[in-house]
This record gives sequence, structure tokens and C-alpha cells, in this order.
Amino acid sequence: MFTEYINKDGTQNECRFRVASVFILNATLDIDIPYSYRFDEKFSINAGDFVAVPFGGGNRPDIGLVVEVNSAEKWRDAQKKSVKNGEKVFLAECSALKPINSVLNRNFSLSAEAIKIVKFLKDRTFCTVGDAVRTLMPASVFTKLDEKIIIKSALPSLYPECSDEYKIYNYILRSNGCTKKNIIDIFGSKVASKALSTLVNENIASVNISAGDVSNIKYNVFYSTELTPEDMKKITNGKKIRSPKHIEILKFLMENGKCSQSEITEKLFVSVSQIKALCEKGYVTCERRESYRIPYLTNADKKEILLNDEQKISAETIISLTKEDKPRAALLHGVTGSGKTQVMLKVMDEVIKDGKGVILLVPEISLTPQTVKIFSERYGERTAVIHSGLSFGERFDAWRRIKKGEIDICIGTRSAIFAPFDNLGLIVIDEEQEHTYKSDFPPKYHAKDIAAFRAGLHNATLLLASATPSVESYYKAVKGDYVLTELNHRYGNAAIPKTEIVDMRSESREGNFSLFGSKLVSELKKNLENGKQSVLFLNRRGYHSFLNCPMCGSVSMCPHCSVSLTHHYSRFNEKGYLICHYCGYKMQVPDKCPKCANTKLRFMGYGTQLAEEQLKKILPDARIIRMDADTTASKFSYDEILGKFRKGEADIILGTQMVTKGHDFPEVTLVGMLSADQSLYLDDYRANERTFSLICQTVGRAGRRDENGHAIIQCYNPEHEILNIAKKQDYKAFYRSEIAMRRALIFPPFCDIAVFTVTSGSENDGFTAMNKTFEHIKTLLSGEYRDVKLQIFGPFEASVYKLNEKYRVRLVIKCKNSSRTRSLFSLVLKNFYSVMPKNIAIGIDINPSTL
DNA sequence: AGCACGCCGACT
DNA sequence: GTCGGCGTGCTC
Repeated sequence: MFTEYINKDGTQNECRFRVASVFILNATLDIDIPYSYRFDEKFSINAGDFVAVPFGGGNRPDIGLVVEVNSAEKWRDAQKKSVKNGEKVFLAECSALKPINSVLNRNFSLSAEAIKIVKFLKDRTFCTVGDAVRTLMPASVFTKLDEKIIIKSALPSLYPECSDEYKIYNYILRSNGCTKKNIIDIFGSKVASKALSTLVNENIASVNISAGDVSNIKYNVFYSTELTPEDMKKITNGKKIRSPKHIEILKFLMENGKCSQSEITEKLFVSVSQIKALCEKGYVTCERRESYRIPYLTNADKKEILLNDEQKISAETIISLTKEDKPRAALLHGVTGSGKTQVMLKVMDEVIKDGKGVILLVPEISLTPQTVKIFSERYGERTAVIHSGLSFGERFDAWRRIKKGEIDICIGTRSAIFAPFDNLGLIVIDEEQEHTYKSDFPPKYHAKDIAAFRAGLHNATLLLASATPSVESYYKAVKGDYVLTELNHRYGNAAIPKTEIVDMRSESREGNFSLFGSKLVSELKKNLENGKQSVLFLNRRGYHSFLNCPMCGSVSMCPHCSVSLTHHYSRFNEKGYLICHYCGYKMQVPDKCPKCANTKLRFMGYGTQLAEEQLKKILPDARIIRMDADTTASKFSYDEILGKFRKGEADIILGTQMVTKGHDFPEVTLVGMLSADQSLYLDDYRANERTFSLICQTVGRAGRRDENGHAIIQCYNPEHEILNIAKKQDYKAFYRSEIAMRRALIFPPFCDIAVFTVTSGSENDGFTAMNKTFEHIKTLLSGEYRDVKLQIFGPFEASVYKLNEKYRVRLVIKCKNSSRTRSLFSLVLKNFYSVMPKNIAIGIDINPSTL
């Protein structure tokens, strides 16, 4: 499209260039900088456009994102300025720049806001522009690039018939529009590249890069006819149409009006070509409409929302924020069953009425058809759903509908925060404390940060909702950064379930080492006899095993960090070590319990399978369903299992976190947590927070109806403060104790935690590289970055030290996530790449969701 | 990733 | 002198 403008005599036209700043999407972090490309000013190329450009010594085609466009003069001035600053620069007249080859499908060009989000992602998560773009866009929009070779002038006679240039030149002529890949396949990559670059340099051939059609739009085709019965008679009598099938089709269309292609082909048993023939003869008109693949579709049915006084106040408070013409944030803290969803719906109604878009984020685990139904029943076709289970097509369609303004509300998991609304009014994050809002692969962003950023750009309101908000968010609410609104009563004044804490140590002393204590077993039996259902919860996320004494219940803790120590195996020590993942403290596995001298210590960390086996032995007659990541592997099994249980086809459901999330099981009266304090020892400073949250949610499953629910919490440390606070569902008491601990030990929200991870095939290289990085950081801290304050721990082994034959070494840094700190980290990463060999990699994660 | 450039050893 | 092997650095 934008190949050089060449006159017939071969001279180049005097053309005025403009210069585009382009990020290459395939670039690695160390070269992820803007590159300048020229283009003829008669073309319009703008920031946000994707372009095909030649890149690197071999001019291999790459896709780039234009972030800025300047006149040639302005570009030259900028070049001169950067020379003055003494930086190393690329100095050239803009005619010496490489040209932009073509602009890709403009339907996918980024909006000004999207470019800002890309920059924000790069700045905050240290990812490449390419990673950011791929996160923002529906799945791999730009993948296919065609490299067509075009002959521009005749081959001079100086190339003999035996030369590669001659052979390839003639091949191109004959094949009429072949690609570079075709030539490489036939002549071999070495010969082809060399001869082709000669041909291109001598201006005999040129390479034209363009994107293949990747839009992947599905169409629905409709047919109609204007013929009257009289016309039909004339046509059939005049033998203009003979085929009985054709007549059938015309009759069908006359009777039924406009019909879809599939309806005609399926009902009349005709083929598409038979309908097309009628179109060509002019009897039938064809209409193509873009079709959307919408997985959940229901009709809008707006019921009136009935709110109690508490909910009304909440909704009104938030609605008034949305009416302000500036970004606002609110925290909706409501106990389980207090009707947070009703408040959300009320606010959403209002925002949508004002003509603005809404994003609702939910954790993956609670994005069930039931959840979606609540919203799609209300907002009908103007609802979109985005989550990881969608097909590429479905995801793409949802994205397109939002972009076109056909959607009022988008419900989805983490990545839905990028939904391309151009007029956002409200972003709701439900269960805001959930760690799934933090991405654990690059770009390692937190949806809450993106939400706050976008709310800022749109003057929108950010609403965080939870029964158990994260300490960080509640702290902000207390400080006044967020408007705090609370729902303290369960809807319909249902009671909080009766909750009992069972001490498993006494079971151990009596010789019961099973996961089920006698109290839980007897209650399960009682429920079984009464035909009531039970939910059992086991937190399997404890695969880093910790050391526990079954007699006194104590767990080995780090003396410095108030997190549990994690067991690591070792080549040098049969029993292995206990290690702290925050400060690196390391000790040998003790022979006996330091508290009670018991020698039968054990490592904890078991799963649902073991529990199911034991339960089947204890209650052979019970119908048990196990629900965890293994049994819900397929797309719909999750829903099937829940449906089965709800219909009463099982007595007991036993599972991981999945069973605790917002499901309404009316017949459940007993909830059991097999080992409530297992999650207290997840070697994470958020262990208390997660345990509290889990217990509140789990207990909340019992007695959703009038009957009094009953919850049994088994544990090894019944005197642990958190368990007793959780038993009372007293969030404020939890917050007070937790914020004091965070303040004293300096954990978020009083600092940020940055984790550098070096990955290498050799243990030695990994540690050496990390030590060098450590030294490098120290040098920067005593020089250019004297103003930045960091507290560095390490280097030490990552919690999963060896993964895929690679060793991972870590540096944990407590810091303030400011622009200066990020600038320092960015420099460290960049320098690492320029110094280290390519088989040693480095990555950084700010405030990781797990260690 | 893939090419240019440069340093060094082997061979004409 | 000259060819080519591979280690190193750059990519507008």
C-alpha cells in the first residue's frame, strides 16, 4: 500500500514524509522502545493504528503500533535536541528511515484511551507493548502477515542464467504474486534470503507486507423476495424457472417473508447454491448481517427492585457519586446475604439511564450461568459476557458489540476490565479481595489498578463490593480515599448460622487421625437421616506443606515475619529445611515439637481426594459429590454438578473454594470446614485475611432459608484469634487486629512488595545472576537513586524452586510503588538483559497474589 | 530472531 | 593474503 512512489523513469518522486513512532509488537523487553518510520504525507496514519513494518537487519516483517506521528521537521528537531542531552541517538535524515509498509485493518486501531492503557500497563507491570496490546485486544487479532514479492523492474543482464538471482527472479515472474515463504521453501532459506535482498537492494523487486484477513466476522444471511403470486405464474408459465426446488424456495419466501439462510436450507432441504442462483436471476434479494455468537441470551424483564432502608441509603450514596463529574470510588461492605447485588442493580440502572456503560467484574469461580442470568434478564441483549471459557469468536464478538455501542453492561472476569467502552460510568468489582483479579502471567496487572485508571479517564465511579474487603481497601475507606457504605443486616433478617469450633488436637490424642472429627461425623449422620444436605469444604491450596504438631497444634513460624515456614526438600539433608518466603530465614526440620516435645510431627497439605476416600468409609450410604479443579475440568461440568446437588441428587458436596462462592442451596443446613486453619499457614502475610474471608463465606452457605443453619469448623489451633473472630463474623474486629499487625511488621498497605525472579537452567548461574542484580540495585541506591528507599531480602530459592528443569531465584523487596521506584526497577531489568546471556531470564511482579 | 561485523585460525 | 567459523551486539 505504501511502497515507494516511483516514477516511470525509475526516479523517486520528491515526496514529503511524515514520521511515525512505532512499537514493535514482537520486541523483547530490552528493545521495546519506539522506532521511527517514515511514510508519505499524503497517507493518513494516526496514533493507534497498527502497521506492518520491516524490522532488523533482515528487514523481516513485523507488526507495530503507532503511538505518535510528527512532521519531518519536528522529528529532526527532536533528534538534534536529544544529541544535546548527550544521549546516544540514531541520527539520520528522515528519508533514510525505513518506510511503513501498510496499515492493518483500521477496525482494530486503538483508541486514545487504549493507548493510554497500554502505556499504563507497560509502566506498572514492566511488560512489553506487545504483551499489553495482546491483553487489551480480543485473542490474537494480528497474527497472519503476508509477505508478497513484487517485481518492480527488469533484471539487468549482469545476472547469468545460472545465478540464484536469475532463477528466483523468473520464479517470481512465473508464480504471479508469490510470498517470501514460497521462495524459501523452494530455494532454501540461505539462498533465498541472500538473492532476495540483492534483488530488493537493486530495486528490482520489493516486498509488500500486509495482514491477511483476520477479522473473523461471522455473517447471518437473509433472503427475501418481492414477487407476487401473479409474477410467479408468469415466471413458471414462461419456463423462466424449471427447477421444482427453485419454485419451492420462492413460494416459501413469499409466504414467510424474510428468512435466514439456515432456515431455508434446513426446512426445504435445498443447498445454498440453489438460493444463490435465484439471487443471480434477480428474483431474490440477499442481505448479509453481522452475526454475534452470544452464549447466554435471555429477554429483558425489568422487575422492580425492592430495597430495605439500609440498601436504599447505600444505593443513593453511590448513585450520587456517579452524578458527580469526576472520578470517585466507593467500598460497599455488606455481610453475606445482605443483598449487595440488589444495590448494584439499582446503581447500574441509574448509570445506564444516564447513557453510560457499566463493567462488572466477578471472580472466575462465581461467573456461573445463574450469576449472568441475574443481569441478562434485566438488560437483555445489551449485556455482554467475557471470560476465559469463551471461544475466540465469542470473545471477539462481545468486544465488537461493546465497541459499536450496542452494550450497556459487560460482565466478566479479570480481563473484562479492558472492555472497549468509550463512555464508562461505573466499574463494579465484586468480591474485591479475591486474588484472581491479579494476573499471574505477564502483564502482571491488578484489575483494580486498571479500573481506577480507567475511572480516572472517564470520570467514572469505581465500586468495590465484598462481605470481607481486603485490608488494603478497607484501610483506604477508613482514610477517606473511598466512600464507605455498609450493609450490616442479612436480608429478611435471617440469622447468622450457629457456628462451632472443634479442636482436632483432642481427636488426635484419642487416636483419631482422620480428617473428620467425631462431632462432624455425628452431625453428618443426623443430616443424612433427616434428608438434609451438607456442604464440606477443604482448602487444598496448601500444597506447600508446613510442619504441624498434631498434639499441641503448633505450626513452625518465621521468627521475623509472622508467616509460616515452608518445607523444602534438599539433596544435602534427608529431612530438608524450613524456609521463610519473605525474608529467607532457614532452619533444619526439627526432630521434635519445640513447644511440647512430641516427636511425631507431620507435614500438612492434603486434598479433596483423600477426604472423599475417608468420607466414603465413614458414611458408606451417603451420596457424595466431589467438586474441585479435577472434577470440573470440562466447560459445563461445574454447572452440572451444582445443578445435581441443588436438585437433591446428592446428600453431601465436598469441594474446594468452588463450593463456598455465593451459591444458594436452600436445603443445606450443615456446613463443615475440615481444616479451617490450614489456610492460616500459607506462608503468606495475607493468610489471616484469606482464612477469615473463607470462613465467612463458607459459614454463609448454611441456612439461607428460615431454618437455622449450623456450621462446624475443625482446626488445630482453636485459640487462634482469627478463628474466634470469624466465628462471630466480626469484620471490624478482624480489621483492627490485622491492620495493627501489618503496620507493626510493615506489610501492605504500609508498603508494596516487589519480587524479582531469575530463571536459569543452572542453580549456580541463577544465584550468580541474582547476586549481580542485587549488587546493581545497591549501586543505584547509593548513586542516582539515593532518594529511593528499599528493604531487600534475598536472594533465595522461590517457593517452587525447580520448575520445568529451571531453577528460580528470588529477591523480595519492600518498597513504595512510586514512579521513582518503578524507574529504578525498569533500569535494573533493562541492564539485566544487556549484561546476562539469553538463557537466564528475569521477571518482576509487584504485589504478587501468592509467593 | 536473524543479520552484520569483527576477531582469529587454517589454508592457499 | 584470503576464506570462513562463530561470538557479540543491534534492530528506526
